[in-house]
Amino acid sequence: MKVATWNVNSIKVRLEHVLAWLDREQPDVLALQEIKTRDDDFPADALRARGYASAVSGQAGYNGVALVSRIEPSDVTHGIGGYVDEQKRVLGATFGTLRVYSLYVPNGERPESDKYRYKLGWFAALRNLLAAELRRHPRLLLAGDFNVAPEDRDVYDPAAWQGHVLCTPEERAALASLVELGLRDTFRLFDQPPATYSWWDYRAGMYRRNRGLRIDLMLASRELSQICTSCRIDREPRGWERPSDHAPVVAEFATT
DNA sequence: ATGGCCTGCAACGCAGGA
Repeated sequence: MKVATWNVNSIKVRLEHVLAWLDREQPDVLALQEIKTRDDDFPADALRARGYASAVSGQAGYNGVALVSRIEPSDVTHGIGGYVDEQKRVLGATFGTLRVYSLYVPNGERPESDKYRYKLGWFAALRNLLAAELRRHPRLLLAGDFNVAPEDRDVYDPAAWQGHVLCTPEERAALASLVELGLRDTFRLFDQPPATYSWWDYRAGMYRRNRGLRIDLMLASRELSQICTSCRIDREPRGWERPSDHAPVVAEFATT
């Protein structure tokens, strides 16, 4: 089973990239973030023509997550249980024995901002949801844009980023609180090349100079991590014409 | 270089991203 996650920064603009990438990689499930469209405008028909079903939690203009899959999703859930949030950032679905979430963690803007407080509160609510989900689903996968670089080695210039949003100790602790539930960062289950990132700013030739951050993650429950056979970041689509600023992350699991 | 870009929405600049 091959599962991927990709923050596409508008599905409307990136549809051709997504279709080309699906044709080439043939994942069983692809979690999308920042689709930036309402449910009705999501290109479900174009994906269906490629053999993919869609579950969508959309919003006009901002945010929005989806799960596209070769098999039909079941038990689709929107949002974080009792946590009231107008922003569409969480979508869960079950594929056989696998429970998958597409997550778009808030950016946080600046550590002094209301958006930063929202980010930390959102993480706390997510943790509560996941504690319950892990009891129900031994094979749980969180696929998404976490908007946190877990460690300094996930940042091209840790000194420059110290204390900035995506790298603050509080954000890293919030991410660690998820990991402490019994989740593993699948990327780090394997030897990886140094300076591997998943996001590069559009400005200043950051991609060309490989000045990026690794903020797109796939976190797997203990049982699922034990059957994870690979995890990699496909940086190539970031070099395509008019790209998303994020690259897809792909993981494979020894299960059907 | 302290800089640099992109998207949607609604209009011709803004909010938001990371």
